[in-house]
Amino acid sequence: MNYWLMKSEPDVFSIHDLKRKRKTGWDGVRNYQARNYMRDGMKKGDLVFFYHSNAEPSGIAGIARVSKERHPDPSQFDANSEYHDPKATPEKPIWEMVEVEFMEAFSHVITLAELKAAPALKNLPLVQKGTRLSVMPVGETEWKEIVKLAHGEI
DNA sequence: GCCAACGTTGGC
DNA sequence: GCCAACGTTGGC
Repeated sequence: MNYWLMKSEPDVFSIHDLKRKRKTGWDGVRNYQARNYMRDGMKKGDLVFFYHSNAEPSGIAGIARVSKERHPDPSQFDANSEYHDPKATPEKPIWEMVEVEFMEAFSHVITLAELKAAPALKNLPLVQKGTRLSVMPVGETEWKEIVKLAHGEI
């Protein structure tokens, strides 16, 4: 099993929205590297940190789980969607996504400052300079460390 | 709202 | 294939 982190602006869709909705298709990703992680890397059952970006505070807010593997992102075909891609057709889709289901909302957000301050997390892609991906991998070691932080065990 | 750091686009 | 211009992300 692999571990991941996905970013969402909580004003648009937060961990609490996911809790209410139970599951959601992760549509709207329009970056090739992030798409490739969803298309080629993410398998059913993989666990995902739900990261709140552009938030007060920004940080990891909870855990989700991949409930459906790669499939075309329907918003690319929707002329009324802000994510519409005129180059994509149902026969030749460009953008794929996964579906995730709610697992847990942390009692407090693990802030970006906390993540940056933890020596054990220095290899976490999120805290490395210049990483702006909205979907990225998390190592097993880092995953366990962050879960400990979230559950107050550190 | 600012701006640094990237990614994408398009002219050549 | 280069690279300037532009757009986007996202922390602060």
